[in-house]
Amino acid sequence: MATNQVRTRFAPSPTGYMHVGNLRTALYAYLQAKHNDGTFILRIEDTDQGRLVEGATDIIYNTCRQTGLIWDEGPDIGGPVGPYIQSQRMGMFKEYAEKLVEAGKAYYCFCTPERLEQLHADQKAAGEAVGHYDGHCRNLPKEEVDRLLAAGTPYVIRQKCPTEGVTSFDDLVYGHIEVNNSELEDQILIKTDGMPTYNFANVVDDHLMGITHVIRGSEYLSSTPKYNLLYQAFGWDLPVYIHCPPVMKDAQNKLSKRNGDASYQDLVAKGYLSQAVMNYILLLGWSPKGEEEIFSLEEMIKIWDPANISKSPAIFDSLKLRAINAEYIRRLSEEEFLEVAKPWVEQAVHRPVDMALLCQCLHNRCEVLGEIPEQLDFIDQMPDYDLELYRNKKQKTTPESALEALTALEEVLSGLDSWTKDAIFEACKAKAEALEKKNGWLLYPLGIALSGKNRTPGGGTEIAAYLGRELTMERLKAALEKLKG
RNA sequence: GGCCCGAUGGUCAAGCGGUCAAGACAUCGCCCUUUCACGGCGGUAACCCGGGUUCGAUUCCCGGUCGGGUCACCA
Repeated sequence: MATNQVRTRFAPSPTGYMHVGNLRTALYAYLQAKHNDGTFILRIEDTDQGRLVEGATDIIYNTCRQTGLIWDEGPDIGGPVGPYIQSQRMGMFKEYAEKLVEAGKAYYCFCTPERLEQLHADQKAAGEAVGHYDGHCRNLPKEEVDRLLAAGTPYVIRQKCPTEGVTSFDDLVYGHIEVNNSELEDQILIKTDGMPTYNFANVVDDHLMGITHVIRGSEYLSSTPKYNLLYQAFGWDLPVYIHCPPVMKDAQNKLSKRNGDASYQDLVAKGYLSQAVMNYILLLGWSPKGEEEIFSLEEMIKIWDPANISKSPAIFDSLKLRAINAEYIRRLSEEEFLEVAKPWVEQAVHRPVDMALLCQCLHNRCEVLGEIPEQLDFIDQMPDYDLELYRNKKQKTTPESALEALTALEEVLSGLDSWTKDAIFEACKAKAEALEKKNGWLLYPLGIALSGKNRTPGGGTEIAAYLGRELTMERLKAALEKLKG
């Protein structure tokens, strides 16, 4: 593999849904690679068999594909540093840990779980900080270690961390961070079963895969010193760290996987456009230089700069997502909108209507595709409505004036040759002029008569046009009956 | 609790010693208009608190408060 090339990875655990926080991390990792003409790698970290969820890996694949985060190396397509599924890499980690033992940077620990438990209990009783291993096996004589090993005593391998001094690292987002080594624990590298812990596997894999920029959530900030100590113990080059602030549900809680709209697939199922979701996620904790905030993936790659990642947690705002989604919908061409909207329209409408015209009317009135059926509920079935709906101050209409207007309209429309939006409107307009009334006086009641609602996609003449002549006249007559009481 | 990180309108955020403190979303008003939208124009609304440093702090330093993260043979 070429040196000096930027290599980033997205390394999710297949433990369920992909929520927007994960997706954002993937996006940032992708952008960091692509902005630098680098390589984006997908690695599946499936070593926790207990938490594996059936189908979760496919969700990861599908989500990345749908959102355009195409990986250059990964489980399905391979690459020079595979395998890319962590469970298939298990064999090698122990050797690496043993190298560290030889170098004096790690050691065998024969402490039993019982002793550890007792240790913690004692620490607690003494009012000490609970949790840190006491280094019991840290300086065991070599003969003793050999004897225990030969006897087949169960053991783990622990990292030998310095107990004094300071370990520091630099993060692209958070800057220079220092931690007292006394805070560090001799963490376990290899478990009793011979398998690596996540932290250890992660460091070794990242190095072996040539990862140059580690992009992950800020929850890893406090374990990063231990990662660095590991890199140093091996004599490996440190990656650049880019830690991202968490995505919050509200001021107190992180976004929870289980809560509906947090997951990518749920958002799409609700009628959010993939690109809109990505665009919103981009802006959640990152800001562009200028005022523009709508970007295609290609544009994101161009303008990406990790220095603009914010340090503070960001609350997921579904209202803003809506607004961005609406913006994307509006930017669709008529044809494109028809294509994405049609399935949603067909959910609600089972009558023959002018689909093209209906979608035209819908286009600017739809922020999320999922709300289309609700907007069109009047088409199949005329709802019950209150005659007071005909009263509108601004249009100067009342149930009484509506009777007058609809009577006139019935006459106009029944004599109309061409049933098109323009023809209908022109005819109505002419009638309004003849009656010396404003268009609204005549047409506002038409919309009510045809839909039973005062908020509809399109005005009276447009509804008439897409409903068709027959249904329009039928509803007009029904409305007249209703008005006459 | 120890350690780490953070704090600008309701939300996302720009800012990086001197600004009338950007912008977007939301909200309110007006215009356009066959409803509702779209679009256009305008308004309301913010630097967590206390000390320093400085001629001058939103910006730098210290303390506090609040919030988040982390302290596993989980990942």
